[in-house]
Amino acid sequence: MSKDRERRPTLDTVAQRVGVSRATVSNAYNRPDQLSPALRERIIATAKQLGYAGPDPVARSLATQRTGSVAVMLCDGLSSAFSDPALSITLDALSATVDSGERSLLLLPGTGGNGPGARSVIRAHTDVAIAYSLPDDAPALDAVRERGLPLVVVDEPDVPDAAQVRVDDLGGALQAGRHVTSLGHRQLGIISLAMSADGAHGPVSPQRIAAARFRVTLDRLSGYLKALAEHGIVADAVPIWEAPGSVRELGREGARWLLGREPRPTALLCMSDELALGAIRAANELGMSVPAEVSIVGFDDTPAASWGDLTTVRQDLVAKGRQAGELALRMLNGARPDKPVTIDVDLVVRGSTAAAM
Amino acid sequence: MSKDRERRPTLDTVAQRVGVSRATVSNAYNRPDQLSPALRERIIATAKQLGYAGPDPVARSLATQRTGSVAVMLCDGLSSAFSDPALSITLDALSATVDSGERSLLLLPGTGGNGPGARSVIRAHTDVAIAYSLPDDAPALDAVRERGLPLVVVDEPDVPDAAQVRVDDLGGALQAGRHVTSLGHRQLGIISLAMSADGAHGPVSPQRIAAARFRVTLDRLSGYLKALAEHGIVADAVPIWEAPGSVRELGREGARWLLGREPRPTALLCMSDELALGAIRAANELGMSVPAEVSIVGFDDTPAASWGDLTTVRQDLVAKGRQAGELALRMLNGARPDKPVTIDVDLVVRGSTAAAM
DNA sequence: CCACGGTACTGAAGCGCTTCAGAGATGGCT
DNA sequence: AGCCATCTCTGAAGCGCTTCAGTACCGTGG
Repeated sequence: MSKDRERRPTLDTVAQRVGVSRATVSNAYNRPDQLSPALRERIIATAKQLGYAGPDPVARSLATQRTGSVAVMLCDGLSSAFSDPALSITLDALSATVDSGERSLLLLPGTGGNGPGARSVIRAHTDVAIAYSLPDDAPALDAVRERGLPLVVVDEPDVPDAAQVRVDDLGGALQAGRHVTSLGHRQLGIISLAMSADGAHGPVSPQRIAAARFRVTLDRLSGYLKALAEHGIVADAVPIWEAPGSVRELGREGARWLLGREPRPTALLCMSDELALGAIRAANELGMSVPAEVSIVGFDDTPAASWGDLTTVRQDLVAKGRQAGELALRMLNGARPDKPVTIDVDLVVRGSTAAAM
Repeated sequence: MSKDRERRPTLDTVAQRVGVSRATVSNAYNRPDQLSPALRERIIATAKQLGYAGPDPVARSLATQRTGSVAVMLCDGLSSAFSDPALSITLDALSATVDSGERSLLLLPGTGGNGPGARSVIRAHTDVAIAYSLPDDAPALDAVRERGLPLVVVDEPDVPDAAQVRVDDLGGALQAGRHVTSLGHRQLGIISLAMSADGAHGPVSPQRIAAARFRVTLDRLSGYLKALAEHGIVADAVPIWEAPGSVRELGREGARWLLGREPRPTALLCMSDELALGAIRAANELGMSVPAEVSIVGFDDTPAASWGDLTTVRQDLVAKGRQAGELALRMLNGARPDKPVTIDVDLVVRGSTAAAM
């Protein structure tokens, strides 16, 4: 009696009570077409009366061999993750896509820029994993492979056997670079995202670039430099500041350094909108007006960019999230990974850039 | 043969290969003290060689009756959720607290301000649910009860049998209100968060307040009005604009309306920092300088507030998330819900408020 | 030499569900 | 009347794991 009190009802409880087999009760929930509506109704009613909330999700998953959830592995903790609006938007689109089925998002935040630990991945109840911009030696990636989970990679790194969504970072950066050169700027500065996951910040040396582990950063950098090269500006002449995260404060810091140099740059290329907005603040604090004295370009086109009237490279974040979601669903149904999907970018010119004086 | 190829190895596979019982292999993973180190090593080695990644999480959960994850139910989709930095920070602290065990976060985003659907909750692999600021008739709450899951409520609503974390919203708003009245302001305007989950925005009528379903909103409102009442300002004389989300654009819209009224308010009390930052923008666009011509106060003290030099009410978001996490862990271990935990608030005076002219 | 307490390992009973081959019953069609 | 198709429902075999009572063995102290 006390045992019955403690224990939650199961399929069997309901089956016995109604006087049918357990299979029939299961069908009542999962295959309504397999039994008469009357019986089904009786079963549901009895279940309700017994306080049975439906088949236990875990047991059901064990039997069906699918959990109905999608794990998203992030590089960093949630806070730094979501302070980047680009991620919020992407993740939202991803969740909307994936949720429309019957699935939920399992969030596996990372630590120290290296992604989630292998342990969390090994233990995760999930059918498929999505890696969002992880460093290429993230332990989570090994764990995914070990478990034999289908994998979708967003942005980076390159993983064989994984579906990929990426953005035309090089093309976008190229457009940004050409935009400022076409405005006549010849003294440039670059505020870069992280080269490696070590949290370092400061001026970037060629060695550091050579050792870089984030494709996105490198592609954007190449794009910028390529545009500049078209006007004979050599890479060595372009000061680069590395910011270990897409956060305003870090952009501000970088801009302070760049704008304090001689010759002073007349345009700053920033690898994210948040960095760019920080840079604008720094410029203003130095008494420089944007865009009259210094032009600033961002990357991503987050809502804050339009709010801040920032010229930037728009990437379709919603499409990115949606694609990642769709790929995940497809992988989950056993599809083989196809060619990487590439999201287009285009330049959005706003009020933070103007012709060089 | 082809069957062996397809099928992933299980505990049995490893057990047979090593020539021990399944129980022993299980012990090798879960209770290393139950077998000799030598054997354990041999088992692990064989497992590795076989490509066995460790006990299947779902099966293990079925046997142990715990999933190792914590479901967080949000009011809205991820994008609007995370555009509110306050939530990001809270969630980060929550995840850090909860993750330190071996658990992960299952995110159940809502739709249309009503929280996640009952279906997602019923199907979620989770041991405990955390409701983050849901309307009191959210279907998810019923689902949680039906399943008999332990519940932690953050902010609202009041649910019997649930552990609660709340913020001293009334006290915080009171401080904000007293701050502006003590500066001599007598013409006030309020930009409110949602009263109901219907997405309505615009001036707020007394009837709408009477029908409101969000405690947080009401408490903050009461706090403001109480402070004003101390100086004889009656509620009817205070225009209120309702913004259905904590988003700058909505704050801007509200401020445009409030600042266009006669008599024009000399101070605006905003229920979130994002709203307040939008209000500052609106004031500037109307050619009014902040704080010289209009004082503006926020709520939350997000990083953007300090970036924007905004006077605001600080709530300890990290503590909030941590508390929620700890309560969840405690509930999970069978603890009975205790008295609600209340997070303190205090006023942070910055540059967006000044004495009335 | 025996009882005793460890240590190292095993057998079997679950955990709660899905699913598939089939058993009856029913009705339509020829 | 006979046959087949259809509709309902059931029995039983899993899904992969944990756990607990218990067996076998070994060294120890009396």
